[in-house]
Amino acid sequence: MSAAEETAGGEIEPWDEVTPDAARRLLVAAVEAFAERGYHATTTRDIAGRAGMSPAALYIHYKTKEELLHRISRIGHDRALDILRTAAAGEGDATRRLADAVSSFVRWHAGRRTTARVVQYELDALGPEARAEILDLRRQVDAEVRGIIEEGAATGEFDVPDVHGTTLAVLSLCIDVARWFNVDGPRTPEEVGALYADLVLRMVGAAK
Amino acid sequence: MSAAEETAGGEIEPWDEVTPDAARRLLVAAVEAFAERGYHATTTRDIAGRAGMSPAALYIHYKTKEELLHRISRIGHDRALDILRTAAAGEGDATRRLADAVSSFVRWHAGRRTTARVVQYELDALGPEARAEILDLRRQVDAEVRGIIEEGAATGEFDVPDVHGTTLAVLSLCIDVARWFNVDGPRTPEEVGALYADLVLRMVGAAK
DNA sequence: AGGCACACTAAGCGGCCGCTCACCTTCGGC
DNA sequence: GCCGAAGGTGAGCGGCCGCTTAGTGTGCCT
Repeated sequence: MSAAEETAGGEIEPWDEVTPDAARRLLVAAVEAFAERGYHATTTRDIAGRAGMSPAALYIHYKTKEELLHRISRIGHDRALDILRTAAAGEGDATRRLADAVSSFVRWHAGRRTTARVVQYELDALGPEARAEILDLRRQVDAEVRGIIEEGAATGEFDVPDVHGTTLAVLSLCIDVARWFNVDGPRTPEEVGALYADLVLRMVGAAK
Repeated sequence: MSAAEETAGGEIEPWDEVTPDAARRLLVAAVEAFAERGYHATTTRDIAGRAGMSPAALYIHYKTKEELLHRISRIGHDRALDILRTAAAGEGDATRRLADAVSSFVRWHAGRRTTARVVQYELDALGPEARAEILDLRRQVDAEVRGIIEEGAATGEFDVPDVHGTTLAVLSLCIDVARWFNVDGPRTPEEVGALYADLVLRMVGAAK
């Protein structure tokens, strides 16, 4: 298994852009620890221990604990943005592309809940510069979804009185999946994605 | 102002069930600190300092820092449940009562964002017994919303293929308001409440 | 074989953490 | 006027925190 890691939650995490191997192991360990206990409650000794290394080893690959969070957050936001861009640039009308965007975005938040939780809920733990960088990515995420909704409203496919507010609500709905989704629960990521795509189409007044 | 406190965020917080006065001041300080920085990143010295007291004063009124969080979480959940029960037991058909429930629940999460943030996002910091107690309250919250949706589906007012999933989504949408709502932003809690009530009625397929 | 860059560890430093304790004030009841 | 209860403080304890440093093992280049 060279390009993927099986984590405790049973998710497949492709962190292959992180090298060398020890740096990736530390980063995967940090994702799990941050997701379980939160950034501030996680100690560098815990991260190193999960990666099977001594506490000092962390500082060979990362300057600080915050840099670890920054790298995780950056990679996660890049991935989330990539998912939305792929759906937004796909084939079909606005209805089809909005449904694709929501279902794939939700599948990521549910299937990779561990990563998504860190990415979406630990933003405040970053310093000012890192936070500003991530907030810029979030604005791009917002713009992708808003673009599809605006287009559907323009063509008459959708009935949306408040484009900005509806965009906010759609993203909020998807992101919050990372908070409540339970891997051992009754629903698969695919089922939640399909349900949410249907609910969002209702929200924008798309014809069934 | 004996029954309400004006906090830094400009919100009115009625913590009058907490006595004596010093205990209430400490609790309000803890709510602000937990909301801003998170439970684990908040120190007891910070809480006491905000309340204008020495660090040791906290332990006259609360056994531990966790007891403070427990009290906040309990009071907040009681209030949230009260809001939903009032709306669910109100007059009108299911459409009217669901709109009331969503708009008042959202107004609380937006207008009392500081409290709601702590209540909704710091659950994991509680110990097993306290968490179990809070989870029981959350099940009651879920039951109230599900009850309205089930009734609307039974009378034919709503078109809801998946009652449990839709309930989950409606609550998720409302709760996440506490994460993104900005007091200095362009929308008032009332506006968000009205927007969300409309979006939720669309989600359940209620006639306009 | 020698040298040296690299990855890693054991030990520990300074500092802040949650929390405690000995002591001090204020105040109502008799 | 005395007392005990209640509410407060300053100092500090034991411990864990993020992070550093000195030293060790390993493998590649010459």
